[in-house]
Amino acid sequence: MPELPEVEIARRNVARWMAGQRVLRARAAPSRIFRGAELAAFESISGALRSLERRGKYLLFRFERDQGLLAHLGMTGKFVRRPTGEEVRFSRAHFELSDRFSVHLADSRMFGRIEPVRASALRDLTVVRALGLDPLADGLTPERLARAVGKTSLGIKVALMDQARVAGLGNIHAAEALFRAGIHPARKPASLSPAEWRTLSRAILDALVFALENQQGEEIQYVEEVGAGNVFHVYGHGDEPCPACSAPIQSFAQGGRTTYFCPRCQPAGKGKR
DNA sequence: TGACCCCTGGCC
DNA sequence: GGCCAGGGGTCA
Repeated sequence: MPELPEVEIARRNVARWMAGQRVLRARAAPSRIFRGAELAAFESISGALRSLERRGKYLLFRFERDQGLLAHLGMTGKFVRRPTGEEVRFSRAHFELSDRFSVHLADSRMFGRIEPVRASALRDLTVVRALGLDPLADGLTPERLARAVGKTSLGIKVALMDQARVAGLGNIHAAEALFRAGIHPARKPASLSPAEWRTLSRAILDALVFALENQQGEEIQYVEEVGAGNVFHVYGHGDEPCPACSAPIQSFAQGGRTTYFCPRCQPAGKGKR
């Protein structure tokens, strides 16, 4: 589900929902979302949210008294706000706020993650330190992008999805950015010209901003939930005409995931794979 | 690098 | 009933 833009929207929504409120109670049911962490540590959280930071696809909650939380939405996680007491499907954990609303983390597949951590230690967590360049939080330039992706024999799309290289891109937006840049997903990073790095850098930002602008609203909507409302150019559009040239969009398996691309707009290039 | 796993829901 | 799913992690 969520990639950088969706997590960023979640961050903005949750920050707005919790602004000026106090957490009266934190409650959770045991689930693998906690990855073995003590439920009591989560349920002891109270007071005001001081800051909510996004790094890649992770959210870093910092509360009063050095209380903190590392959260990841996995594939199907989302934060929702409901009147306190209202039943929320797939809710795994929630905060009851002083305005009588509650903020829930709902996640059907439970690939998400919540881990209570001292606020001051959040940035030192191994998983956070391991994150690569965040295109929005760190700023993206062609030089930084090329350096972050580095020398690898991985295809460019697989490399872009490696969170240790570039943090926040997933299957959808990596494919969308490469389409915008006219670069075949299986190209080797070493084969990209300086002009292509410039185009790709711009395309990543454009794809992320486009997604951000299409995710305004109280709750995130994932592409499988909107059906015909899929606003992406190639993702999920196999066999449909390319919006730029009308050639049929193709797909293939790459790094264990389905990659969509336009064979005409994104030629493999001779000797470049 | 690939295969498989973790889970559940929704669509064909 | 089978297949697919935008996450990450582990294993050989």
